[in-house]
Amino acid sequence: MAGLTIGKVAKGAELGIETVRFYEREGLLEPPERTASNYRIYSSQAITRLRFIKRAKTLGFTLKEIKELLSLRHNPSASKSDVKVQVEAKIDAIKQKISDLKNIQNTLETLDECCNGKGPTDDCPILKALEGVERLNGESVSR
Amino acid sequence: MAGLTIGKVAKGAELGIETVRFYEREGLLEPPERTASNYRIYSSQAITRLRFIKRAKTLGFTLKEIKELLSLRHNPSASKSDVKVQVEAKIDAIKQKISDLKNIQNTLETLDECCNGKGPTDDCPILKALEGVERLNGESVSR
DNA sequence: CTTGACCCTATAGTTGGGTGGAGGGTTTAG
DNA sequence: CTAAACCCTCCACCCAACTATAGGGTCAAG
Repeated sequence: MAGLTIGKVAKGAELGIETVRFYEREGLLEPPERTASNYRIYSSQAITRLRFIKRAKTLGFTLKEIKELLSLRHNPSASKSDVKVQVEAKIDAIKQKISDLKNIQNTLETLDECCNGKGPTDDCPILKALEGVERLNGESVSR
Repeated sequence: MAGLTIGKVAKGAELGIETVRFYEREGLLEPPERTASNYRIYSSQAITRLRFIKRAKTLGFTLKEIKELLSLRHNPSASKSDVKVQVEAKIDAIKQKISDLKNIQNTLETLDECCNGKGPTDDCPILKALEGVERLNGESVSR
């Protein structure tokens, strides 16, 4: 039997079998070929795609957004310029995320340098800064 | 009446009033002072904190994780080195997120340069690359 | 001194993203 | 040829994170 069964792809992407079928129902994963006995048969590409989905999820994208990212290709009714607009919007959203993450990272690093391992946390004045993180960045109007 | 009512903080943080009360119940926001008539009264710090929560959520942190981030301060029973360990773990998680986002960004930018606004999407060979994004990075074993 | 815009608690309902089981067929190692 | 380990569909259920509703009190403008 050539190709991968659903159990193999699920294991390869570190997801549950049910989750893989769920993503198929939700349109995130193309319905694969079936064997004569109705088993799903995948190529290794499917694992790639599932891992992408998994990673994008930890980055704060919803399944709907991930679906949009993935469907930037094979949309015959869209022109290249439509895609371009969408891609650029996604890039902007990602840049904003990176910038937000960097701000949090900077604050945590300051915190880390300040607290060099002795005494109770109360002593560290930088800890308070955590709550003021957003003053450091450009508060853009994202969703 | 000095201080902000819940309606003001909610508006200031672009959240619903119910969400603010929900965060209080969940321990993400300190229970504020109350007026004689039992109204919650906040300082502007509360808006700061709520905006931090909101932003962290779009970056893929769960409320539980955000609670941990916020409680890295004022935890009298923890020593500085405990906090240091936690802070460094958070920094690592954030670095991973940034790296993942940059990979996706790079792919999208390649895509964007390739498709310069004419013809159907099928013509663009780079579009296929989207599915192969994770081959570009170091596939670390994150959650 | 009322009326409309607030606020309170308590609790139920919703949405997104899965997870698990029933009931049944298939494949493969021994 | 059979038993373990898969696979299938359908459907009910779960958790996180809200969101709304009922039922009632408060406050300030006119």
